[in-house]
Formats: sequence, structure tokens, C-alpha cells
Amino acid sequence: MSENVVQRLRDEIENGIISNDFAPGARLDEVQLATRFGVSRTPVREALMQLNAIGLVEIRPRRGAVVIDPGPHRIFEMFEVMAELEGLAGSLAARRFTDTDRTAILVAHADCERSSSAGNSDAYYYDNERFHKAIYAASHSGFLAEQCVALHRRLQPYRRLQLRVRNRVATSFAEHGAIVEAILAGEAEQARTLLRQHVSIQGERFSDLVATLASR
Amino acid sequence: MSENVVQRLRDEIENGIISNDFAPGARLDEVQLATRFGVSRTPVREALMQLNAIGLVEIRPRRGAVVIDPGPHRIFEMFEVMAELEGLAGSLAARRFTDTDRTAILVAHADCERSSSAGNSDAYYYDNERFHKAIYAASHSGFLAEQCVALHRRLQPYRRLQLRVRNRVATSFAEHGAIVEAILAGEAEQARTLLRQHVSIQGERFSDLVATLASR
DNA sequence: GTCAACGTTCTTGCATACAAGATTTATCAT
DNA sequence: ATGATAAATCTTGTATGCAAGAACGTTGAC
Repeated sequence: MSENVVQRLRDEIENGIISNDFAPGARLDEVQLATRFGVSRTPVREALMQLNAIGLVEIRPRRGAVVIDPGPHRIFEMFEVMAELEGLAGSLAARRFTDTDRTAILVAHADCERSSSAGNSDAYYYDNERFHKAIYAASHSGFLAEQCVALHRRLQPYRRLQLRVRNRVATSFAEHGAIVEAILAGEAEQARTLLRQHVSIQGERFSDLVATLASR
Repeated sequence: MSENVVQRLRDEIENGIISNDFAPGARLDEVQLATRFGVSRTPVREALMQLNAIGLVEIRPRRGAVVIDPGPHRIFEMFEVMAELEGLAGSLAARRFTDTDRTAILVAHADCERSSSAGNSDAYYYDNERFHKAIYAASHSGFLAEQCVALHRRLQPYRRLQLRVRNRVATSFAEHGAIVEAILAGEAEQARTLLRQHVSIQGERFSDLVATLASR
């Protein structure tokens, strides 16, 4: 028992939800999870309570825990908020970035370029994440960074779909270029607008995707 | 046992933290809370886990739970984010409000006027809250509204201090007037800017307060 | 054959038990 | 008297137990 069982369970189950191992609507049986992870029900319940507080699972009294299904509309709302927070992070970054922030952003951007031109959308996914995290860090607002990371994580499955869409990687990388320019030039409002759009587009793409899937 | 013990505990402890009954840094002893609420440790722990997930308490392994003390700087960061979210809510409200939204906003605004001109800052505090919630509702974004309510709640203790500051109630009400005008006129960007400023000012006032307190 | 009422079984909610790490206290040496 | 060390105590982390509610199946009536 090296660390903390509950925290480990929380992460495992959360990852399971994010990675769609536990699909939305799926029932999370306490004893099943307990035996699966080789622990008793108590830490499992405590982990589920945490996920409930975060909004990842719903606990219906006496009827067990299920993975929350946000539904397309709510996911779009989440992208909307994400866009705003990223915009704020960008504008703060433009005003506050340090030398280390700049190099971190440039390195991440260069990595994005590599995976983008290689057409490796999986690699791009990770490099893109590091790029955005570099901007959060450059905002020098710990609270904002935490909020952004949490939302980013929750939107991960829906964002991931998009990179498969035609040309999305190339377009995304092009947008990154303009964002880097604005931030490093200290143009806060421009950085805000560009980042907001960069994220908003993903919400719209997601809606498009839902619409096309629904019409079949 | 009418409802759900854990949920009740969560609310009670959360309220205790918000209302400063449990001060930042205070240790939350499991058996103490359990006996106080007449339950066993298990539901107490589950409630603490939830508060930990929300970020209200910190659980140090094997060393118990303590109320998190955000510290002045982080509180300022929280106001910064709050300003952005309220701005978004305002801009969406300006574009999406319905007739019922309009009346709700106008009623809340009228109530604010009454308590403001009566010089009753406690009453104003509650009316102000209803005013802002009316705007969240008018944004027609459930997710955004939830985020705003949660942050609003966490900032409650620090916001409350400010209404005691010279002229703050009157100034706040004046700002509300302009905000209502912008929203009902459908001027989304204007509403965003005004609301952002309206909230930002509170963060700045908070910093002023901290500065003056520190210099004594 | 279908539907409903009843009883069985399963699952959750909370309490209690027990082990292991942290903290405090007491004792002893310097 | 002070500091360190060891023992006692307290607290947390996890497992287990038990009661009550929900899901499920069975049996019986029509």
C-alpha cells in the first residue's frame, strides 16, 4: 500500500470514464469495482463520492452510481465556457509571460509543427495538450490553470474525435501560429480573441458531428 | 432518516466553511464531526471526500482534513475568473433572454434599488445575489450557470466584506443599472464588458482591503 | 397466456472493528 | 533543565457486518 488507495481508485475510474471504458450511463457497481481493484467497498465508495462531487458520476439514492451522460447540448455549453477561460488565459499570458514561459510555448509549438506535418494526429493530440498547458502556465494564475486543466480533461473525449475530421490538425496548427504571435507580441486582446475562437470552433465542430451522426 | 446523510453532512460542513464557522486552516476531526452530527465516521469521511474534490478542504494522507486557506492572491485569481464567467453570462443573456428572464432581472433589480436606497447592505447582499442569478439563468447555459453559482458561493465570504466599504452599495447598484440596460438592449459585448468590470472591481477592492489590513 | 402480488435475492447506506501510521507524553541520560 | 528516545494514545485508512430498500423472479389468478 504505497500511496493512497482512494486517490488511486479515483484516478483509475476517472480515466476509465474519460477513455470511455465506462460509457456514459453505465452502472458503476461497488462490489464489482472493489473486487476488480482488490479492495473493499469503502474506498470505492469514497472515490465515487469524489467523482460525484466533480460531476462525473451521478449517485441516485439507494440505486447506485452511474456515469453521467452530459448530452450534446451540455457538451457544447462546456466548450463555450472553455473558450472563455482559454481566452482569459491567453490574454493574461500575453501580459505576464516570462522567458521560461516563452520557451515552453515555443517548444510545444515546434512539437505541434512536427507532429502536424507528419500527419500524426495522435501525437498532435498530446503536443496540442502541452501547448495549451504552456499557455495556462504563462497566465500565472494557478486557479485559472486548474480550472482549465479540469475542463480540458472533461472535454478530452469529445475533442479527440475532432482531430480525425478532415484538415482539422492543419487548421488547428495554423491557429496556434497566430496565437503564439499574439501572445509573444503582448497583444492581450488579440490573444484572447484568437484563443476563444480556436476553442469555440471545436464546440461547433462537435455540434456538426452530432448533427451528421443524428441525420443517419 | 429522511433523505441522505452524506449529502446533508456535505452541505452542513460546506456552509460551516462558507460562513467561517470552520475557519481556513482549521482541522476537521472525523470523530468530532461524527458525534456532533450524531452519525458514524463513514458518512463524515464520504462528505469530506466530496469537499476535498471540490477544493474546499485538503486531505493530507494519514494526517486528517483541514479547511483550505486560499490566501489573498488566489482569491484575487478567483475573482478574475469569476469576472470572465459573469461577462460571458451577460453576453449570452443579452442574446438569449426571454420574457420571463427579463421580468426576473427587472424584479431583482427593483429589489436591489429598494435595499440600496434603504441603506440596508445585508438585504442588498441577498438581492444582489438574486440579480446575478437571474442573469445566469438568462444565459440559458446550464453548465455556465452552475459554474457561476459555485464560484459565487466560494467567494461569498470575501464579497460580503466589501459591501461595508464606503459607498460600495450605491456604486454597485449604479453598475447594475447599466448592465440591465445593455442586456435588455441586446448589446452583448457591452453587457460582457460591464459585468466583467463589475466583478473585477470586487477583486480589486478585496486587494485594497488586504493591503490596508496588512499595512497596520 | 398475461398480469399482478408476493417473496427471494441483491445492493446500497451506515455502523463498527481492527490495523497501521502519527502524535503526544513520559522517562531517562546528559 | 533540556534533549532524545521509547511507550502509550490517538487518528486515520480499510475491511466487514447488518439492516433496509430496490430489483428480480416465481407463483397464482383470471
